[in-house]
Amino acid sequence: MYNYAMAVEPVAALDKVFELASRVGDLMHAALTERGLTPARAEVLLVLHGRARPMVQRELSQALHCTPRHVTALIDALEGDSWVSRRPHPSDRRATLVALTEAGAAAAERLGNERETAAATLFEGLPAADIAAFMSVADHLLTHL
Amino acid sequence: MYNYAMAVEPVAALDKVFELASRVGDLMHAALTERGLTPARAEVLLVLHGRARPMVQRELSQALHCTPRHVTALIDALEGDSWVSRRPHPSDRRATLVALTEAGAAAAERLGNERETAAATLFEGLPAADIAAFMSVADHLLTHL
DNA sequence: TATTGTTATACTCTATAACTATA
DNA sequence: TATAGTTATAGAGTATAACAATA
Repeated sequence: MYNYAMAVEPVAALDKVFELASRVGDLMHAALTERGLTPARAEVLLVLHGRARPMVQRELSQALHCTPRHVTALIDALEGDSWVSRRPHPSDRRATLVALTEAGAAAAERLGNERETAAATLFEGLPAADIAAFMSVADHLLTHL
Repeated sequence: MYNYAMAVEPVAALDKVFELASRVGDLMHAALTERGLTPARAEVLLVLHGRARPMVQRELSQALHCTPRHVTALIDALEGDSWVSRRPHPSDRRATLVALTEAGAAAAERLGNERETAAATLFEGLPAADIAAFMSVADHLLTHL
């Protein structure tokens, strides 16, 4: 018996990716707002936490794919809320070192943990083969962009 | 033989969704910029084209999930570039009817076509079963949000 | 001469609140 | 009294350009 529903519309599949990203993004945005963070600022905390060392703003602009100007604004805001601190670079007097405060490191740690448990919950109950196929399709799309 | 790589990290899978959405979004953004459009403004054109009739701004704000204030700004910009036109509602003098101009309708038509061919190209060569699994996982995630 | 971070400026997305005209 | 759209205001992301201090 033929299954006429088998042919998948590529546009619909791509739309699903956007809807997924949008809905998950909205949830994360809401969770971050509760803590006085924004997605871009949270990303700074996560990058700093991942590197596990102070970073020069120039490094941050490269890691975040944003302009030095934007880094200035992000660090201004994060410093104002005591998530990070600035201090002069010891050998290069043009540069500024940005480090997580204790509060910032704790927040980054929590954010990472919550992201993991949320993702695990979401994928719970799905057949491993389907998840593998999902990843394989995603990889195919990413490499063909 | 055991395959130690079989267990998929849910966080990695979710990250792929974001990377995918971000990369595709960047491409679309660049394509729109060339035509003097932004994603939000292009969405207005597509919605108007989909409904195939003039819409009141209030309708647009609901269809776009944005505030009436934002609709005013979007239509101001689109009208300034002659993609859409405003005219008074015939029976409700509070309301404004927004219609695509010929240029706007043509642009919406092109955007839709290009989206379809791009999506088809992207998914080309993938096993139908994998695409089906991809959709199934995406649906599972969307319903469990 | 090149690089780091800043000030200056601008555009877009987005939201809330107050207001006007109309229903 | 409620609704449609506007003005006013604001915060956030993003970008370019010019500039000062330093390398």
